[in-house]
Amino acid sequence: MTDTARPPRRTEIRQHNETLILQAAEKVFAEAGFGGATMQLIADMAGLPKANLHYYFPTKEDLYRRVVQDIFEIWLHAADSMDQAPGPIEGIGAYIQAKMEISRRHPNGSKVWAFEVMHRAPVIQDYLETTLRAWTTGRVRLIERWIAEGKMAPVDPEHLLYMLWATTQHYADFGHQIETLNAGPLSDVDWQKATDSVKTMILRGIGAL
Amino acid sequence: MTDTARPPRRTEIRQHNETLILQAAEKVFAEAGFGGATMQLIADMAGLPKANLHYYFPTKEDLYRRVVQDIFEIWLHAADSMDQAPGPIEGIGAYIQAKMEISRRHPNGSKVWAFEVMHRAPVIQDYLETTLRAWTTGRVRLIERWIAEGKMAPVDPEHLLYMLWATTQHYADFGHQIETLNAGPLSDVDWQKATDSVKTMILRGIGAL
DNA sequence: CCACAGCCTGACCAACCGGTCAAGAAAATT
DNA sequence: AATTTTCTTGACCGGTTGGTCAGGCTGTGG
Repeated sequence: MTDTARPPRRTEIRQHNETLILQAAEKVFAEAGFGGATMQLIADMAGLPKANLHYYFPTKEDLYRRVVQDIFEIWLHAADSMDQAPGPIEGIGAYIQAKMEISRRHPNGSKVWAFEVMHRAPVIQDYLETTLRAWTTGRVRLIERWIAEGKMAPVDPEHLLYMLWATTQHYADFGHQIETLNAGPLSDVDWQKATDSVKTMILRGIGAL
Repeated sequence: MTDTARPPRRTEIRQHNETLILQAAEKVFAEAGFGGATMQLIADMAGLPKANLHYYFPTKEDLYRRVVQDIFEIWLHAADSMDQAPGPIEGIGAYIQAKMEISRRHPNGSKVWAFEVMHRAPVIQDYLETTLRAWTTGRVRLIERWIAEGKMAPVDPEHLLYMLWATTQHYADFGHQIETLNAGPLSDVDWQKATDSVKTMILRGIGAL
């Protein structure tokens, strides 16, 4: 492209403030849910006047929608590693690794997703029915192929996926409970142990080890 | 005891109305979170005027607290089956069975618990630090004993517990997502398959099968 | 220099929220 | 039957919420 500082300064300001707002919104929505979150609190956390939020995101729902959509994108990319793997040990192992890292780095995103789904997905129902369903169907086929090739035990692919989602996301969604039982935040070593435990138990559970 | 209607007689009316309110509250809190729930909505769902709610439960927080506490009780009793089991196959198998049945029968309770924990447990933090921690320590010891007796592989007991909680509760908390992918509510057979899948994968995962 | 479009914001508003209260109806107790 | 306790409820209140808007600010193109 021929862009040496091409994009107008305007858009930079917009980009910057939108990012600022989205980061604050993710945190507030995660900690209070849609109903409990207030535009004022998000504005304070972003360091902007409330009216400014409504300049970039006309309504609270618009802002919330953007937060959920952004998270959904991250989820989807996490599975790329699973695709071009020779078998379940590498494929599912890498998927667990990726999802555990997301749970650690984007715990708020995971929580907003959980809130949204528990709320019966009023905002992203169409995504569930189209994108997520298509994604799921693809991975079910992949797992069925691995089973047919004798690379793992004949488990129900869908329930395996649910187990993968549940277990990895639990470390984000229920992080507070885990930290309380652990008497403090998880260290690097703790996260490594958690990831290894999950990998070992699940891979052995599907007969791949 | 010598109590023929001795203690502060809890009238039938009170009992009946409290139950009515608690059922409605559980549903509304689960679907909207604490912040999103309104006393008016709970009142409408219970078929009572709002002022009547405040007669039985002075504040919204009091009502919420009761809902969370009631759920906590159900959680705790679910593990009784685990205790007097000879080994992990019976003990953990029975625990999975019990928790899956709770997920099916009390999905809203599970969601309220999830909301509360994601919210950093402002209401039940003390329960986490006392009751839940004590409970967890006890089961960790039990699992360690089974490992020492060679009845299962040397997995990390805490991460096993997290996996059990995550996987079973996922069917309640993310029930909407599962139903969407399943193109409809889970039937008796579906639930049986889910329970069997979870049991098989986890028990094989810990080397008990 | 001007003009214009994008950006910013204090002040404001209607709607709604949790919670109160007084006055009465219904039960229970004597 | 009298009295005390429990239960019921419409009307009301102060505070907060999402959202609006007029007017000021700022950087860019001409």
